[in-house]
Amino acid sequence: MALDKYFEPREAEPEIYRRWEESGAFVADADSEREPFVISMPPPNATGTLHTGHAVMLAIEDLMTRWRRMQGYEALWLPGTDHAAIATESRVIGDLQKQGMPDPRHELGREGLLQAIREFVADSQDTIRRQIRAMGSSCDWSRERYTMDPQLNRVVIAVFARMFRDGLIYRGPRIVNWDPALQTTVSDDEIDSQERTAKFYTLRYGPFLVGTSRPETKLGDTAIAVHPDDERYKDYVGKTYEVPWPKGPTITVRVVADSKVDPEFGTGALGVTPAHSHIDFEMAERHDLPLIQVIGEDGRMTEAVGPHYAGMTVEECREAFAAELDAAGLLESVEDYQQNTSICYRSKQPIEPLPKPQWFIDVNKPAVPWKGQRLSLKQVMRDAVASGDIRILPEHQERTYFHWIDNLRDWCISRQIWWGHRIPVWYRGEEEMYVGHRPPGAGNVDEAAREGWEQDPDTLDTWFSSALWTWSTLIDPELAEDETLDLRHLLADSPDFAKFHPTSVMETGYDILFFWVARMILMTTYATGEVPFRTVFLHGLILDRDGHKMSKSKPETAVDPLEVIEEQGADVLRLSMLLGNAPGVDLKLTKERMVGSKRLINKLWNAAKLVDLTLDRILGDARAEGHPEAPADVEHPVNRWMLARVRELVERTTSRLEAFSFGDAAEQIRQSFWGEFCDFYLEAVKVEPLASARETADVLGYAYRTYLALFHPFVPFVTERLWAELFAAGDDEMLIRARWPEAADGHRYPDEAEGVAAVERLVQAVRGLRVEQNLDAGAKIELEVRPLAHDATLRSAEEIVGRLVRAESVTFVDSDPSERPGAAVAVDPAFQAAVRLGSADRDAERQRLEKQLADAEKRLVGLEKQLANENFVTKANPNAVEAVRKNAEDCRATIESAKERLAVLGE
RNA sequence: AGACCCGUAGCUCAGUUGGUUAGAGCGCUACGUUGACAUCGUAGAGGUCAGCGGUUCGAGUCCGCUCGGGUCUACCA
Repeated sequence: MALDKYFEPREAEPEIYRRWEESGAFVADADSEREPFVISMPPPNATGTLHTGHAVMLAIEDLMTRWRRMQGYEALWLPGTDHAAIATESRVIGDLQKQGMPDPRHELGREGLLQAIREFVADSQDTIRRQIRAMGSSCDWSRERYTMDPQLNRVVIAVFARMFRDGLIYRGPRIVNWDPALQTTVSDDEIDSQERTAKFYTLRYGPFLVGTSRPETKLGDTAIAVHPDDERYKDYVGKTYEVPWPKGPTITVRVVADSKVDPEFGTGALGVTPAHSHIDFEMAERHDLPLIQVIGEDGRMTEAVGPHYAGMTVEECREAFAAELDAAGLLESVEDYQQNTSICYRSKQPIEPLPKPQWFIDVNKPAVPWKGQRLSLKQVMRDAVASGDIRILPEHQERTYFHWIDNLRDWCISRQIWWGHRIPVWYRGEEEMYVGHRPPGAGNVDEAAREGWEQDPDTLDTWFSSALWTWSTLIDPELAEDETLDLRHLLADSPDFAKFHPTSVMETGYDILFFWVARMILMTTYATGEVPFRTVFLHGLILDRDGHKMSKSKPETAVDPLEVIEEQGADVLRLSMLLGNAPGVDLKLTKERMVGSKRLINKLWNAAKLVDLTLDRILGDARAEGHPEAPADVEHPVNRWMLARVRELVERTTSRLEAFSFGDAAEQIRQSFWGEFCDFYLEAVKVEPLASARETADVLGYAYRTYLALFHPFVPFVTERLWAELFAAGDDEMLIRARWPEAADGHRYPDEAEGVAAVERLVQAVRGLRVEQNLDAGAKIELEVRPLAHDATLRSAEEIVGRLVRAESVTFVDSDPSERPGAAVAVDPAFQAAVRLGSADRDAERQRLEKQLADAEKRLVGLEKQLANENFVTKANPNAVEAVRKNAEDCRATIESAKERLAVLGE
């Protein structure tokens, strides 16, 4: 059969994917005896389209999954999507507004808006699914999950209820990060800080001078805080003052001593506003201070500030109050200063800290049974990584993880939006509260409403449900319909959970280590008693050529993965993201990078054509279909060498993959394939005696087949296609199901490996001579070789050397060919080689020799110095010393030979 | 402010527990189409490993400091 001139990914890839999927190769078997290898795909948001972050995630996870599947693991890669509460709701609301509906929440109502969101999600899920397929992802679509699937909802509520019973979930007034624009709380992690210039006001405040950038909050102060050691204020601590604010309320403040106060900053005295500052709230708890809310959810001042200021926006009030203070002579100074303001990472609007009743997860309560103790969630999270149960790569991220845990506060899990898992709590009046899967009483909504029950309007933080992802996806959907089963039984009776949890690797970007990875550890250890995964592999960010994170706001530098797939194929995109990939290392994805990948794929294709022709030529009609097995033993040194190289490559590649060094693994295969297989072996098999040896067909077929298998997890499409073309595999013998190569026992051949290395050096040396002597590239040369080692191997490669250096003749001699004056000579520990120079350019040869001599002498000086150093000889590793000795010897030989040569030339 | 990462060839990056002459791809230069491949081949140029100091027989590699770049966290009334 003849291969096409080029591989056409656009036509080939979808067809290949279809064959994989229809063959059932992606589907994992929970009943199998094989050891499982499991990856839960980080669920893309059900809103958008595939970006480079998804692409690198898919490339790496598919690589691991294919490789482990080929190794014989029961590989499960479970795909899915996330409902992405805030992102999705604000996207749909935005779309509706653009279509002319100014306030969709009001116009559609809760159920109407949810319906609109559901329709939008269904649509974009299809898009995401198509795009995941286009990447070549070998994930198990039969197990696809969505965070809002019924059995996942069921689990979310079950976990909430259990945590509530265990006292790990509580409701309390807390300062939350309120976004007045989105009318919702946002978590600490959803806040960005933005530097801006603000005014810093210093006010007369009772007997003190107090600095603030937010005078309007002073209307709600309940204390003044100073540092306990601050001599200036020592006498004031404990006293209470009445402070009448102009046109505002008279506030009562107590002076408290708190070590959180920096005596160096401002005046060293600060007004404490417990209702509108996290740090002040904590102080208020320590000193038991009252809390006055002066800013409302709408971002306007409340009634508490009196009729003059009430109803103003925060900014208006700041101006107005400052003006009144100034008029009353209470404003000491106003200066500009740089301030970091918290803004919501989604709405980009300022965050307003407010007190609100919210649901929290208590991370400090020792209520979790873990390894025979009762620990807090925080302690369990720490132990899971510190004990080595979970390994984080790159390792240094473990330190970041611990640092984060140490600073972790209770996790606010309620959100004032509609899209998401609604908090499963019902209230009746102020007193009664009910937590459960169904409404209280008869279990239906209307009935409960008639009895006066009202469900909490809030929904759960998206990360609450995604924190369960590694195992909520493994719950049997039919079991989940049985509401009499508790969480323990749901887990125990789900075959997928038994077989596939804990998962093997969690692969994701380091930017969501805290958002997601840490919370999976928290939730999973609590709910299942198991860790969610054994290894966390954090990939780097994909950067544009300027080293910035790619973003849609800069389309000129961004690479659109879908465009690359369309134009060049998924293999090119994948390889570009995998070559050079290392844990946690950011990757610049550029056009140049993709050129390199494209060329490698092209080389793979072209080599296949030659392999195909050669196999036909040697075997003719005897060429059998199927996959060439490893030949037991072969005779020719070059064939032995090839088998030895393949053997070593298999070992290197496998160990690199086991170490998660994906880029390194790809590089190993590339170097061996291009440098050893293509540039040397494929040239060697063009000449006799290899060209017609039966054993060459065995080695060639086996070697190429091995390269295809090693490359397959990186570039699955083109390798699958070539596998079919060369080895005529049926659907049940596709490469995706082939065995991962193993290092064959017999293929060691150390002598031939060294001998052929000498052949390669000989070829390179002679090629160098050609260039240095300015020999016409077309000229045929006469080469004389005197082997000093590996005699048989060098002689066996006579024809090969002749072809590779374009020699008219290659003659093996017994005497030193360097004694002939009319020749250029190369020396090596294994050989001396001379090229007859018809009309020799002796000056060039002399120059070359002198340079060689100088280099060798310089090097010898260094080596001898090292050997003369007694400390080195006695203390250093004996192997290192021996290596230096050997090296010095070679140097001396080179020097001697060059000197002799120069003498001959001088005659 | 604190923590962490990075600084190696023109560009993008490797460099495994310290050990001979620091590597690869792209780019560049010269030459070359001999039936897989010009999306190719051969050869070559190009690096005081950011700087300073230390440990060591020996440092790109370990330690300290300085400079430069980045990320995260906390934020200061």
